[in-house]
Amino acid sequence: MVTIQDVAKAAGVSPMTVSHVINDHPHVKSETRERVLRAIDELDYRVNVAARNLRTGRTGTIGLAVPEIDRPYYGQLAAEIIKVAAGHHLRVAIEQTGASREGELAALALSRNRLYDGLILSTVGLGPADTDLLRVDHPVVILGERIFDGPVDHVAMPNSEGARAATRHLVERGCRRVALIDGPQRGEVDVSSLRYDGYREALDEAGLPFDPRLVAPIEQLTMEQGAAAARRLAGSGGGFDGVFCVTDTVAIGALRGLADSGLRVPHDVKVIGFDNIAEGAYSVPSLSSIDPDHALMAGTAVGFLVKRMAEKGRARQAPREFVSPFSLVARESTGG
Amino acid sequence: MVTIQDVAKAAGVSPMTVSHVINDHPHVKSETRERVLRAIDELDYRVNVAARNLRTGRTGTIGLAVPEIDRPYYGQLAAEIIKVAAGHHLRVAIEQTGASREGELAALALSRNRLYDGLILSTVGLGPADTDLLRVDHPVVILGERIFDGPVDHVAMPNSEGARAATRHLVERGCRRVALIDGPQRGEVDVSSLRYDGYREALDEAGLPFDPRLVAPIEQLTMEQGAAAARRLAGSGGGFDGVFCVTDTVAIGALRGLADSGLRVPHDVKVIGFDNIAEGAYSVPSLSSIDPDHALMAGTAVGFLVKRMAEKGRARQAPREFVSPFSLVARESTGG
DNA sequence: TTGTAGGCGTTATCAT
DNA sequence: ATGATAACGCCTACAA
Repeated sequence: MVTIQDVAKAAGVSPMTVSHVINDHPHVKSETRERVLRAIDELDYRVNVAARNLRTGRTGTIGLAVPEIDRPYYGQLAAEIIKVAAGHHLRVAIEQTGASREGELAALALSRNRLYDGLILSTVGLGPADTDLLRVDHPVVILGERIFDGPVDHVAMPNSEGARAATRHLVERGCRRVALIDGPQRGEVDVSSLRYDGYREALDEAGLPFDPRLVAPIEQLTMEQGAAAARRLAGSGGGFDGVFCVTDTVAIGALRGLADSGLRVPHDVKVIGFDNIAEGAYSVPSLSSIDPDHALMAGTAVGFLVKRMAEKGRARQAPREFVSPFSLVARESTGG
Repeated sequence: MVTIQDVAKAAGVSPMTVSHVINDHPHVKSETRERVLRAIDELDYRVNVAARNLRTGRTGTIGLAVPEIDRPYYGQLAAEIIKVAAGHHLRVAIEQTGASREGELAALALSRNRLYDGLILSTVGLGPADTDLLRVDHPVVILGERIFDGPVDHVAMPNSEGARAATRHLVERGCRRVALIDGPQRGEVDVSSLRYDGYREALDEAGLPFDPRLVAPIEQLTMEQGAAAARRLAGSGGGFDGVFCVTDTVAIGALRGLADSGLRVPHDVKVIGFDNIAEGAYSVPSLSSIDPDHALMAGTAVGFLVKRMAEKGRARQAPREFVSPFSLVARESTGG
């Protein structure tokens, strides 16, 4: 293996000078720099990142823990975060938590191994009871739900507000029997609970009665379960003319399930999702949704993290919280 | 920061003994082990991965370079690879190459920085001309296309065979004017060229004439361009009753474009894609596709890489190639 | 502008 | 079964 020493010898300088050249330090005579660069090129020298990490105490990599990278929402989020992180000269390693509390705790533990300079954790399973576990002395940013006033920075979605807007949109389009396909509620502040709240509020505002038969709960936020839930709703005979789905992925499944049941969207039933994933613009019919501005969320999350990583010692700022704004995207599935 | 030294002191042993305990070496008296573990727990000690990497020369992380992680195909591939890699106690860091030759070369350079123990590179832009650039002395596995007899291991898709089967399927379902939405052809052996070949072969086999007006080329394999290409085909007046799309993502866009053009699938036009991404099962109509067995490909790629990583010095095996088998999944879009 | 010394935290090797 | 020693390759601090 070629080391800095070898390069130094070949270039007739000290190892330090080579280091200076590598790290673009200003005080190197350009002639010396040339000589060193030539030696680097000839020997095909590569810095040993492990050695640099050990010496500097940083790795240049941040972790991104998401439930499952193959869900469109997280893929699109990851793409954004990787792009933004690259602008800060940071690499991104992806961990899959499997949408479980255990997986999320495992991701936290990894960053404590100092494998990453910081961690962006997209939580689903952690709740207020886990506040203490987040009290780690490594930079962590929570992304996704508005969990609670935890000890760490937090980039949140406008869950209940967005859900309320989505449900109201259905009502404005003439729906009077609005169903909900909702995810697992594991606490008071997870994504499903918050969006459920927004749904309920919108019904109240519109003066529409809440009918429990119009709520179809699912265990996982997948297309498969979205389709199954839609078929259940269609088969239950409850009669409904609109559905708010807890996520777009679920909604795309629901579109499929409604088609299976012979219901036409938007003619018989109007459908709206949440997240505005790219696929929603291309489904048939195209999917109305709540757009929480992913790019802004990704940029803010990385920004928070970078700021934390720059903090020296105990000069800690108080935890920050950012709630993304949102907009409603009306497409064919609500008759738009 | 708590180091092995601190633990050693607290437990009244030498640092080496702590190391032995951490690494599960056999010759440690269980009483000693207990004492050390207790000290580790009390001090909340975490191994310093950078130091370990420097000492062992390995990082425990492999790189996965894909064009864009937010394309469903690559998201699903990444999820598989992360799962398999975890079984080998390997983490996966994801690089996005932007589907460009430069991006792919950059990913190669990173692994040469010894950031990763190995690299799985999903190529789109590299071609036969780049053979020399792949001649690196770090474990690399090429994944995706059947590029060429390069100097590295290669897990390939059955591109032309699959494309032939897809096109044949359309013919068998009664199509006589089969269109192709094809991606950018940048050489003789990229994914678009190979699938184009399969399309042509199937037409020949069926005794159908090749009509260049039925080929709609696109620059990027996105839903957007798939939709645009379908609209172009519909507007050109060439008359077609089937479309083979170079990927499922493109096909889902095409379904949208056909709907925009007032063409019904499968009644007026039948559609088939390639990749069998999860979304295809839930589109309306559901999408027929070629399924190349992602899990097998992912498992094989990681297997190849792990084997390479275990090779000592110059005892190199010859490059291996694996071409995944495939199956055809007939769904609604071809009248299934 | 360039060089010297020292150590980051861990583990391989070789003793005992 | 446990430990002493010596690196791994780099960079911070200081010196020249």
